Amino acid sequence: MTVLSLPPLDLDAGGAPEDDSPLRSVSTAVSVLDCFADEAELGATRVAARLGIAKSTACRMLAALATGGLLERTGSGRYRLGLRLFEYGQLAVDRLMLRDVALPAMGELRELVRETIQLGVSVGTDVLYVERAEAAGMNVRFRSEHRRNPAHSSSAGRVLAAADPALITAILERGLQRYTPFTVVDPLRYRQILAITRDQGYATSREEFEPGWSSIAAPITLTRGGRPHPVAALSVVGPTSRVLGPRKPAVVQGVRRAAARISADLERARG
Amino acid sequence: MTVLSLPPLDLDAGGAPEDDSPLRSVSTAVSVLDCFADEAELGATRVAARLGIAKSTACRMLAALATGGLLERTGSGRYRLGLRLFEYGQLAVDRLMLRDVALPAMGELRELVRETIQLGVSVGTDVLYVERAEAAGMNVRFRSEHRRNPAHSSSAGRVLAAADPALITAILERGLQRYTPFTVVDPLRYRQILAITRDQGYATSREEFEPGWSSIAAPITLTRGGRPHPVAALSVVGPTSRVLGPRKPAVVQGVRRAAARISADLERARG
DNA sequence: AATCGTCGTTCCGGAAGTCGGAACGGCTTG
DNA sequence: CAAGCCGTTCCGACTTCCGGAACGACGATT
Repeated sequence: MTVLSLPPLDLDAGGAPEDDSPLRSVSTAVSVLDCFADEAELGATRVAARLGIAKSTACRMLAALATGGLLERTGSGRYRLGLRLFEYGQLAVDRLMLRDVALPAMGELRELVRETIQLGVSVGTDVLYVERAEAAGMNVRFRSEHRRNPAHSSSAGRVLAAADPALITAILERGLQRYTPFTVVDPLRYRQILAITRDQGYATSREEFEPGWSSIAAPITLTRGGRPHPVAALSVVGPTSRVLGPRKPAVVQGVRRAAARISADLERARG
Repeated sequence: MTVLSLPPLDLDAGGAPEDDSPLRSVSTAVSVLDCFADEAELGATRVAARLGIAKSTACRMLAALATGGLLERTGSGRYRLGLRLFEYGQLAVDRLMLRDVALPAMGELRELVRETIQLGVSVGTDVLYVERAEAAGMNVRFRSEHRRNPAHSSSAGRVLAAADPALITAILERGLQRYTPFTVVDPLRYRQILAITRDQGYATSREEFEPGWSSIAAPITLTRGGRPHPVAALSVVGPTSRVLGPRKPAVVQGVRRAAARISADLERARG
């Protein structure tokens, strides 16, 4: 239920459209798209107000994006995200050749531990979950607000960051925001946790993002340049007592084996 | 395996960038994105060649789209679709409030008929499948090349077009392309089939898109302005003998009931 | 039922962004 | 070692785009 400020915007107290590259109109067009991350339907006036641009400009942007299929018109002159974005998004994930390979192992792991299994990749300083196998009984599709996590507070983010110094510095530069009383916000302690993660080959998160919920993650690696490099994270998430209690060793073993199997399959698929 | 020319491009023998709206740079940026529908990785040179623009322009476009997160850089200076598109795409589908509502009924229908169940929506003159419940045993995620169908050759496209005169004319204007010897390509026959669809409340397609595979679809409707209006299609697809053979009445009944249940749930969810 | 307010759209001139060609540096290839 | 290819950058001329104001339409309010 917590709403995060996820897009990496360097907003300066008002929402002015930032320009850090040429192609100003393209940049603003992307900013227009970003507006639809928060609200489902928007008109020219609200977009113009949010971006601090002229209403006519916003109108043109919306029309251009709509003719391109990235937006769609909703009867009453407003706009919403277009289904072409769904196609592009599916293509983007398909081409990772990750989801298809991971799905069988995720299903088996779910049967083994009877908890929800997540497949996450690194996007900026966040973890984006591209697939999820819900624990039996929770038949709801995972919601938009739970599709992305800040990397520092999740076990998946830790296995992804552990082997990526650049990502660690980016995470620390962004700051370790506190979400629960258990969130690790001390940089030294965070680095220490990452070192432990490197050593033991898996990571945990004890109610650091959402009270009552904990997770264990293992890295999915791909050998690049002789060394295994993590490209994704497989995580088991559930109530703390169920994943970090007596069953923890079994869960750890299950995640690590599943991640190792996916890594091997991925290596073969991309061979 | 058949590759279709699906994007609604009015290409004029060469691939020149079409401009039908202001915001030329935004239009070309969208065209740049379109290039990635075919190829997974592209560089500035190939994009420039495909769109008939200067290499420098293509480079700027790629850079701008990458800073916006719509594209990502792949080590070697090339680009690929960015995962932000996945987020936007998921949002676009989530906001239809369709997938979550339909998923339980789709699972039950799959258990009932033991075939693959598809949930499709209308996009231009195509049907885009936003969810699929694979028949047991076929545990593969549905592939990109099967995520979109021309509307005239699929049962889902027929239940969507049956109540939409504008869509019918659009489909006919585009032309009824033949994919198999069974594809209906005669406009009069096509209109007749749509009339039958309207009457009986479901549609069939007998190997009209892929040899050996047939489907039965029923409309998911939403009451707008007093009249039920189809917003999606639920279809069962499988080998012809299994869906159009002796089991056809059972399949028809199953699809119609499931679609009706989804329609009711949808009505309640959007109320 | 009429009026006011709001919203999306269009038009126009000034001005800024953008396009295309050529040159540069890095990389792979022969 | 050299040559070709590719992505990137620079620059001038030009085309396009931005912003303000007006228009038409829809909806709500009184």
